[in-house]
Amino acid sequence: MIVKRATQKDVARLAGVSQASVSMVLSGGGSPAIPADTWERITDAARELGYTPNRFAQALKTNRTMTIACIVPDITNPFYPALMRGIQSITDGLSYDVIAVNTDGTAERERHFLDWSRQGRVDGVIGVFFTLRAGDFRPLVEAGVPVVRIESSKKRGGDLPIDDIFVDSHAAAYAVTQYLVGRGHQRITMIAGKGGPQGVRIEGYRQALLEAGGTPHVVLDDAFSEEGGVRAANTVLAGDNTPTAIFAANDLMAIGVMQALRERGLAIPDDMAVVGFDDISAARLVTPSLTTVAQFQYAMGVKAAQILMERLRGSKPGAGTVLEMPFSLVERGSS
Amino acid sequence: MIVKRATQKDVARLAGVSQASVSMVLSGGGSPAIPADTWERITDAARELGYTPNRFAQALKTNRTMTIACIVPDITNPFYPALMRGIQSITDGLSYDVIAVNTDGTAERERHFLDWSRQGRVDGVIGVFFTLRAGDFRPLVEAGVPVVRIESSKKRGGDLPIDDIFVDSHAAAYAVTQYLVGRGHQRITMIAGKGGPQGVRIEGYRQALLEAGGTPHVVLDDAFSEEGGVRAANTVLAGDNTPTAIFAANDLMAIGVMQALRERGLAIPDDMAVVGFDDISAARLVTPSLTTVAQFQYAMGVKAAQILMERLRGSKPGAGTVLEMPFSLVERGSS
DNA sequence: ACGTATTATTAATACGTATCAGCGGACCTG
DNA sequence: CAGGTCCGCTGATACGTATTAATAATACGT
Repeated sequence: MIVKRATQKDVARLAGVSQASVSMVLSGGGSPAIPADTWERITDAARELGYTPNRFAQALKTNRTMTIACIVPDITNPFYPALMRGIQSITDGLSYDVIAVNTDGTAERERHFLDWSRQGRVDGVIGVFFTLRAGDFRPLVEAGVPVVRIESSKKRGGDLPIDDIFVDSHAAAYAVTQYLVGRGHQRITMIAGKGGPQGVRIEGYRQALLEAGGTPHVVLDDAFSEEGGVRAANTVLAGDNTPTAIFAANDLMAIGVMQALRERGLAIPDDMAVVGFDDISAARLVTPSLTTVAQFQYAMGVKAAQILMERLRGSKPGAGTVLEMPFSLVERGSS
Repeated sequence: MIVKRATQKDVARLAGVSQASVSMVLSGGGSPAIPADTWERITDAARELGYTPNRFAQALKTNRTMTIACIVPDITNPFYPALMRGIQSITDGLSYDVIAVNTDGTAERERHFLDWSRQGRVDGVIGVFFTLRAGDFRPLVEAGVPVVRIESSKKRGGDLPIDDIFVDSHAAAYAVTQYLVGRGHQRITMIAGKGGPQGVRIEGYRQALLEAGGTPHVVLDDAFSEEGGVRAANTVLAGDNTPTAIFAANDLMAIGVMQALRERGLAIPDDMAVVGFDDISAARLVTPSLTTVAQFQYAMGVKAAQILMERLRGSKPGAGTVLEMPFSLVERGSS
């Protein structure tokens, strides 16, 4: 019942040539120029048998898997699917496959997939890592697997050929804070979750507020989710000297804040301005719509894939590069 | 600089045995029971060299790739990442990799990835297909690649061993319509995009409304996106005899509808009730929160992966099965 | 002590491809 | 026409693994 697939040997037999010739023609090396007629005979035979190359035999022989890994914390977070599509828009045309993998942002799973990537299953890695540092990638890079990281702040490009693409979260948070100050807010509280890019964002906020003569005040919650936002907002409101604006380190928390405010009957933005970070699709959909910082995930995916492909092609030698991507403050109804 | 990975031959040399013995021990076939001491000698050597099997050599030899494909219309649609995580929760533990692929719901790309799956790159397929019919999968199944489909209505299980998991969209749409009727709505318009499960949902709506003595009215838009929802809503509002409730075939369109209503100054749900379908995360976050139909994507992913694994293990022979999954009407502020 | 059954191990092979060295012949060149 | 060059193609080999058939070593029973 199960039909065996045609191999180069089958094609060779049908075309009356050797397997080696078939390989030459169908895998394009073509060093010894093959004359048109035999070339045609072979492609005809291949078509007739429905031949498709066995990727695993190819991989075994060439050490190229034609597969890359996309390692992200959580594909359920709307930031990452857009990144993936950007990556795939490049890889699709080059017949690379993309394996998707979730780390949940934990050190353990990040390490696990780091090792996993080293098992020779993928030719390259594009990833977002919360806990790993550049040095951790050394074994992987030394095994010949190029890595492109998506970062939230500028890392110093080390000697390793690891390419970074980053959005300057510090500058973005700085800009948000300045924007709020510019709209007359003096007391601005920041709320954030733990891990990931949150720390850098807090720093940007802190610096801007200090420069403006304000007093930074940060409330942390374990989870950078909607529920975390609700909890943090309640903490803020329970204190004395409540702020006039809340800057959340991501949109989910910001939306949680908005819910908490609404429950207490506070008007947004009149009683309290709210700003988020990420511009997830829900940010535009909530009421009032949420002022936030957009990053261009799709474009980042495209860029990351392009750089990785250059590395794989070998056309980009040398140490790692650092590419900054823009952010954009999206002003909406909540501020 | 690039370090070559250790092979079984290297391990064999270090342990003072043959490569065949190494294979026996490390790949567990173990038919000829290996005595404890040599077993240990081999595993020690493997550990010392950091040996990991070459998946491609294994795949070439065994015809098992330890990879499955997850083929969905658009990973950017929040429905699918949750499905994927469900799948991965099963595959992770069994060391299967998941390749993610987007078809955009077009016939061309669905066919493309159907062929692609037949190239021997994956052991199995879990997918959501808008245009392919059961018969289209015959070549794939005959090539020995099991398929689990996520469907939106009960398909007759054919002779092919294709397993279906479905949520009864017809019944769900029927339930939504009945619910709206029960809340006193007489004039209910449905809006929908084209393709996918939309047709079945329209049918459920139509049947329920007819039974309740109403007159079905459906507005279609090309895109089942937010923008499509805005356009469709404007069409609805431009007509005479405007409804008191709008039932959108998915949440994105429903949210578009809400935006259009808000722009015209109509109150939700007082002037117009809105109900969606899918329960994407934004449904809870919009204002008012959106009444919708939840499907249990994660659970569906888990189930799909479990069934596929049974097929791969060979422990589930015979014709395809059909598994119904529940839906749940989530009543929120918009109705 | 001798033939046999059992155990421990291995040599050999195949999976499907890419690639290199090589070979016969046609084609020049002088 | 001899010697050389190039073209068109092929045989052989290796990639790293799984597996089968075979062998060497040991145990067993009488």
